[in-house]
Amino acid sequence: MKDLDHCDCQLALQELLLGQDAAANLHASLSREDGSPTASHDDLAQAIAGSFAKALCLLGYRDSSAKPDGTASSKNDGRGRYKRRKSCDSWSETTPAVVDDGHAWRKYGQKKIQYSDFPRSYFRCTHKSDQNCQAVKQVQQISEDPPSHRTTYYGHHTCKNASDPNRFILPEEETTFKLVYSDGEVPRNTVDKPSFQSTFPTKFQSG
DNA sequence: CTTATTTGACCACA
DNA sequence: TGTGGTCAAATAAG
Repeated sequence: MKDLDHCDCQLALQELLLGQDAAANLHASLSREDGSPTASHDDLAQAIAGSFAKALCLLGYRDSSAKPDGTASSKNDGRGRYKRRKSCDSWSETTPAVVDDGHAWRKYGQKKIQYSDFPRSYFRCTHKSDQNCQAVKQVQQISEDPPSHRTTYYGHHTCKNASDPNRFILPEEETTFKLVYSDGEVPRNTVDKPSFQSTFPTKFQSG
C-alpha cells in the first residue's frame, strides 16, 4: 500500500464513479436492445475496466509500471531533454482497441521497443504550447490475434479544452447519465494540490 | 495557408 | 554503449 495523498484519493474516487456510471450506461444499453444503441458495449465495457484499473492504481493496488526517476536534468543545447517527473502521476490501461479518451492528442514520436513486436507511439496534448498542458501518453500494441493495446498516461490535463471524462457517454444519453461534478466542471485540472475537500462527494444527489 | 504526422537524429540514463 | 524518450525537419493532410 503506497502513501495516498488527497489527490490520489479524489482521482480514485472519480474513476470509481466513472466506472459506476459506465456500468449504468452498459446496463441501460443492454436492456434496450430494440433500438439502436448509442454507444457500443465494447466501449462501455472498456470504460468500466479502465476506470477501475485507474482507481486501483491510484489506490496502490496495481503497479502503474512507472519509471524510476525524478530528475529534471537540464542542458541548454540540443534536443532530448525530457523525463517524466513523478511515478504516481502515471497509470496505464489495456484495451482491445485504441479508444478515444476525449482529449486532443498529437503524436510526436514512435519507437521500436526491444522486447516488443510492435512499435510504441508517443503522444502529447495538443494544447501543450497554448496552455502549457503537460499531459502525455504512450500507446503500444501488445498482441495482434487477441487485439490488445496498452495506453500509459503521464500527468493530467491542465488545458481548458479538456472535454469531460464522461465522453464515452454520447450526447443523447448524456442528459440521463451525466455525472455532475461540484460546479458542473470536473475538478481534475489542478495540477498537484487540488483543494476541494467536501465538494466532491456531493454528487449523485438523487434529485 | 495552417496544423498534424512521419521519421531519423539527438540526448539522458543504466 | 544500448535503449528509450523527445525534438524538429520534411512531408502529408485539411
